[in-house]
Amino acid sequence: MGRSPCCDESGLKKGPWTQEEDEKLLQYIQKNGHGSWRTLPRLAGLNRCGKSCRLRWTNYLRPDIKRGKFSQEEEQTILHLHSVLGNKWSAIAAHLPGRTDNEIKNFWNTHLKKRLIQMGFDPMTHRPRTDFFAALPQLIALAALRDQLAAAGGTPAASAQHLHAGAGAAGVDVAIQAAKFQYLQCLLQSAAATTISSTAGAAHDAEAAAAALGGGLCSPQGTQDSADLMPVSGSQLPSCTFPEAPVGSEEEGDQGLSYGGGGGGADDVVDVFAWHGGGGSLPPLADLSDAANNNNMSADGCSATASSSFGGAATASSPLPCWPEFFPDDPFITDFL
DNA sequence: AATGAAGGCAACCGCAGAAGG
DNA sequence: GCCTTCTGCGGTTGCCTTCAT
Repeated sequence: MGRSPCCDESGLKKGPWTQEEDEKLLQYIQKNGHGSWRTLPRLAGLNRCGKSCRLRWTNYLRPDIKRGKFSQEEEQTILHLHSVLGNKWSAIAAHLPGRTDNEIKNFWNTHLKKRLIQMGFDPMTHRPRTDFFAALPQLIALAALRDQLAAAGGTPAASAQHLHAGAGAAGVDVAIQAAKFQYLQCLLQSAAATTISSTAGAAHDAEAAAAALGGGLCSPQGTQDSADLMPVSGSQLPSCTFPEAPVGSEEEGDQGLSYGGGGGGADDVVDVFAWHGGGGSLPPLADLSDAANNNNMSADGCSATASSSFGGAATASSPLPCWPEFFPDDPFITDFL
């Protein structure tokens, strides 16, 4: 136990590595292997502590390190593994050949974590944030929306009936609008319910959860490690994923989230998330229009089934958490908001 | 063009577990 | 079983670059 004293020694250089130091370390390790990190600096002629050398080697000089932006698959893998393992960066890195735990950690903190927060998810639990103030903007927007629609068309049912009065192609459009309206009603109700729901799941034990998991983790399509990923049962952790957009791409900021990822086409309104086993009460927004056209929607408009692009994994019984902010570019949402 | 803010990343710090004496 | 040393990990910091004003 106890801290290594190596870094307490005075006179050892700190800070950024020079090219000369890199070459010394690289040459020594290539010739002799790192052996004992503690003795390595002296043997290699470096005025650094062993810890610093190890870090430099593992995070930068190692020949198998992959540089550059994270791919879509890597991003998805990180998300999924983080939902299971939590901040076990080394464990996550083990599933991403060529990536270091430090790199993944930085990527998480600077990109994925922020995006999850922006989307209303708790980055630690991967669940929709349940604190009231986090959900307040959604509640306000939805409440305003409800009032606006109520003022314009009376009750949702009346609005729907009124809208259904049309005939032919126009009637179909109206039916879709009615279905959408009902869906938003459902959103509002769910939002209110969510804010007062328990936060008991917020502090789950990642290791215990991982051990207990037995179902199918929503893994990225084609990810070579997907078979190794810890599975998530339907009753355990939900995990969310981002749409298939280039990570850190220039378009990212402008386009925000894209929809119908995985080649789902324009009709796949939400392939944005694969929500496995969450306890939410909302249906996915996906295929709402189809559902309306096919009369598959239940009376409350919240029973439509989902279509997911995640390896074809059925999510019919896996309600998605749907918030308007998840779909900023969706015409359906922008039409209303 | 200058300046401040924000983002991104490399590196450090300190804790905890494993290993060995 | 206890103590010391070593290694690995996760959190945090600080510097550099980019962007916005």
